[in-house]
Formats: sequence, structure tokens, C-alpha cells
Amino acid sequence: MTTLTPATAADRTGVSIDTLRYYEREGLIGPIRRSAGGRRQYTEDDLFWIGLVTCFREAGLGITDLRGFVAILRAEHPPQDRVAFLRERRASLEQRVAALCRAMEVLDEKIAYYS
Amino acid sequence: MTTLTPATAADRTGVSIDTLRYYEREGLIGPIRRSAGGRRQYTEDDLFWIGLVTCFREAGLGITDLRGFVAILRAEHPPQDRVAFLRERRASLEQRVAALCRAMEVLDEKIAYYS
DNA sequence: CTCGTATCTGGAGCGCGCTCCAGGTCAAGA
DNA sequence: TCTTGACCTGGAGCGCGCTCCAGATACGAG
Repeated sequence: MTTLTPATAADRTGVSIDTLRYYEREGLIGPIRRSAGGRRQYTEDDLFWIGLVTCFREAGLGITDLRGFVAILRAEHPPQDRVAFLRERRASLEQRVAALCRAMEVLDEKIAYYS
Repeated sequence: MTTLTPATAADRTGVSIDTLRYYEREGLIGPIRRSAGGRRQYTEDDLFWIGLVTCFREAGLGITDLRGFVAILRAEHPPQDRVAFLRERRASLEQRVAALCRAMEVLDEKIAYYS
């Protein structure tokens, strides 16, 4: 199975090497497999997971939130706990969208005023 | 004209006194009128403006962004500049919404999977 | 084998957005 | 008048999310 160097993984994901190591330290990804000499070897699965993390980071979730997310998806929580957790997260994202929409309404109002 | 103490303004806006002073230092609000003794006297207009700032902060805009917003709305920029600026801001908010939607789609997928 | 580059680790540093603190001032009630 | 509490200022401190650094190690090219 082909693996990727940190540089390649960083390039493919758009996340810096330092940040990849930081995410790993924080338990958001990995632990990434190592070569005999200790160098990280990223797999395509790792990249996919990094993509998920990035997606949530871009949506504004904090590191702690993501740690919870990772824990839920990995650990042996009963399915209903997972669903409840995921719905909670979804609701908080909806609230963020609502806040954004309020701000956009204000902007639209100002735009209309100056147009 | 009736004015409000810092405590009341904080209470009415949901923004802490420290943060109100911080916003004022950063030029996001005010400058707030002072009493003879130097105490701040907030007006209803001030509260309205604080509400705007809060709205944008909740939408995730940074202090620097808001300073730009304030500058545009206050200063003598030509209307077309203002409109261009406001449209730019709106576009970046739309991108945030898009990022949130992507994250929500991932969540929905997981929710469906565990349901 | 040697060189040069990539990577490793632990820890320090940084920008943001507050938040808190010390030490002093103002003002309303007893 | 005296007390008490809200408020003032300047500046330090803090949590987050990286980002950078030093010094050591791995490893592919020549």
C-alpha cells in the first residue's frame, strides 16, 4: 500500500505540516503510522479523515468540539448517543447559519440604502 | 435626553463592560459621551450601534473587519465604494454559510448512517 | 560514505478577542 | 461628612489555534 510523506499530505490536504502534527497531538487525526525511522506515513484514509476535520474547522468548530466528534465516531458509544451528539452539533451549526443570515440581512439593508 | 450607565448598557446589549470599553478603544463604537466626572453615558443610538457590532461579531467577523465596516459607514467614501465593500463582505459571509452547509451535510450523512 | 534535504521532538512565540487586576476617582445614600 | 459601590485607566493575563525554532535524526542521490 502506497503511503505519503508529510510534505505530500500537507500539499494534498492544504493543511500545513505543523498543523498536521498539531492535529495529531490533539487527537483529531491518526495516530499516523510511522516508518522504521520514525517518519510519518499518511494513507489515503488519513487524508480523507483530515478532509473531514478540515471541513469542520472551516465551519468554525473548535478543536475541543472536534475531539468530541472524533471520540463519538471512533469509540463504542451506543448508536443513539452518537445520533444525539451529531444532532446537537447540527443544531449549533444551524444557529451559526442563522447568525450569518442576520448579518447578511443587515448588509443587504445597507446595500439597498447606498444603491 | 436620558442616558445609560455602563452597567445598564452592558445589561441591555449582553456585552460586558470590559468588552464595551475594548470595542470603544478599538474604534468599533463611540466615542461614548462622558459626564463631567468622566463616566460614560450611553445613548439609545449607541446601543443600536453596539447591536450592529454584536450582530457582525456573532457572524464571525473579526475586529479588523468591523473597523473597516465602521470606517466605510462613517467616512466620506463615495457610495459606490461603500456598496462594493458591503458586497464583498456579503460574499464572504455567503462563503461561510457554504462551509457550514458542507459540514452539515457531513453530519446528516453520519446521522443517517447511525439511525 | 557523504552530503543535503526532509523530518523528528519539545517547547517557545504569536495574534486575536477578550478578561481581569491594581490603584485611584466619582457620586449617591445614611 | 462618611461610606460604599460603580466606574475610570493602563496594562497584564489568558485560551485558542496555530506557527516557528533549535537541535537531533533519517534517508535518497551521487
